[in-house]
Amino acid sequence: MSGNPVPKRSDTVYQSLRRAIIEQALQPAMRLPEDTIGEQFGVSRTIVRQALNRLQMEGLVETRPHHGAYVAKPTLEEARDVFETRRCLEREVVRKLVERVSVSGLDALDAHIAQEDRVRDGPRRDGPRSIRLAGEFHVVMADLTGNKVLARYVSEVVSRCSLILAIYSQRHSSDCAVDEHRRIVQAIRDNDVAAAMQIMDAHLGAVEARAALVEDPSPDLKTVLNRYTEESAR
Amino acid sequence: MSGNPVPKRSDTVYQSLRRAIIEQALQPAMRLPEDTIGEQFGVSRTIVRQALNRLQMEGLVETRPHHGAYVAKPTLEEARDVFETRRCLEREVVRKLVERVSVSGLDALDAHIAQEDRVRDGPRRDGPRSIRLAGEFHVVMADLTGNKVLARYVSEVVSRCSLILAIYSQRHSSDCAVDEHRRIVQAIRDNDVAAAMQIMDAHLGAVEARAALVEDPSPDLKTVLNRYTEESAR
DNA sequence: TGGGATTTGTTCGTATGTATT
DNA sequence: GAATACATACGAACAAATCCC
Repeated sequence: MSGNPVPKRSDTVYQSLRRAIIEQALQPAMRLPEDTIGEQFGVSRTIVRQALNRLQMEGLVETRPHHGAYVAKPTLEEARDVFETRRCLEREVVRKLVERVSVSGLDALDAHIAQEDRVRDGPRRDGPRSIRLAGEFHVVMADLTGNKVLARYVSEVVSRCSLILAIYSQRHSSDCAVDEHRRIVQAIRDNDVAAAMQIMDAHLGAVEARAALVEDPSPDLKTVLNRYTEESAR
Repeated sequence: MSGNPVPKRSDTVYQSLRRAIIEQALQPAMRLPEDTIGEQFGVSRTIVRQALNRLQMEGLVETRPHHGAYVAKPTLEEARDVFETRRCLEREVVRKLVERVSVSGLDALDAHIAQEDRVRDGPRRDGPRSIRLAGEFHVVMADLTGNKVLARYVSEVVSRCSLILAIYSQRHSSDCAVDEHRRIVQAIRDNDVAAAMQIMDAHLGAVEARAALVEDPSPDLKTVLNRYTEESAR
């Protein structure tokens, strides 16, 4: 009856796959056969399918009937939708935090930024870990609002943004991001709603701009062919 | 390869259950055994479970390990979170629509409102159909933005709001709601962002107020006991 | 064009855990 | 308090569909 005594077998698979996708270990459009994954994790296909279904609803994987699951490969349009929705949600997060964040909440944010700094100054500054931490900062902020629904949505769009950046951006260059995180926290600490929202918007705009600069790098041969098959099928 | 030639077996079950919950045919906290549902729909438990999993992620169904699925019964706190997030999302919807809605889009909204009128003036003015239509108006608006992510989130919170109203409000009294819908569309047609957002906020505020008036009607015996068992487990 | 290999979709039987008598 | 009833959790096998050769 307590919180979660049994983490559920599928949760482990889910989280592992999620991290692997976000950290770009599993690249977009890569196939995810149930057998292979199940064999790797030592679980049955039933478990794997549960994890894949969850990831599909989050937009991190896509499936085609009788074709199985792939790592999602968002189009530029989908990417724009995700970023737009993310800005909308995070504005609300900032607004709420300025209103009612606790001291311990601000401490948690500081601690997270410190961690980002440590990783940034470490051996691999733009490594997978750095990518994940940059996203998690926003998730921590959303959690601090106390609004579970809002936090879940933010977590989702942040994940998808990581995937999008994995496709459309060569380097993450998270250096400036950490500093922007710091400035956001400062504005919240100063109870300055306008500044906090403005910085957050600029921050997300910068992230989106990084993505928009580069057109789809991997040639869309497969996608193009698919489009043609679809048209001939009509 | 075309859009969706095979609607998938679980989709049928999913949509039926979803409608049944939203229209309050299946009441909150009601048990949803896989066997019974599968027998009713003539499908196996596997299919039912897929549908239930989807509903769970949408917040319409809750499950406890080895205990199965229930119709969700949101607490007042969860209800507040849902409403707050909904206001945030729908402000964005209105903002986008004023910016770039098409004529045919406005026509679609008018048509929907006309349908709401017909049902309202029909035999059962506050019936299940009226409840569903009131929610679907907002989903249609979100779809018209063209932002798929935003539309999915709006659809989700609207569903959950219907469930919340089913618990915390005796009568839906959707009369005023239809008129407010009309005023929102008018403001969008006039390209008046401020007015549209203000009306939308007031509209959602009114809906929320209807819910907040009534404390949980069904005695919380079960919930209370659960809380105590949880505390003793700590 | 057709056959085989591979992968998913589904069913059903067994085991496990919970709640009740 | 123990045993029983019941529903889910999981897994193995079968069936269907797709793609490649």
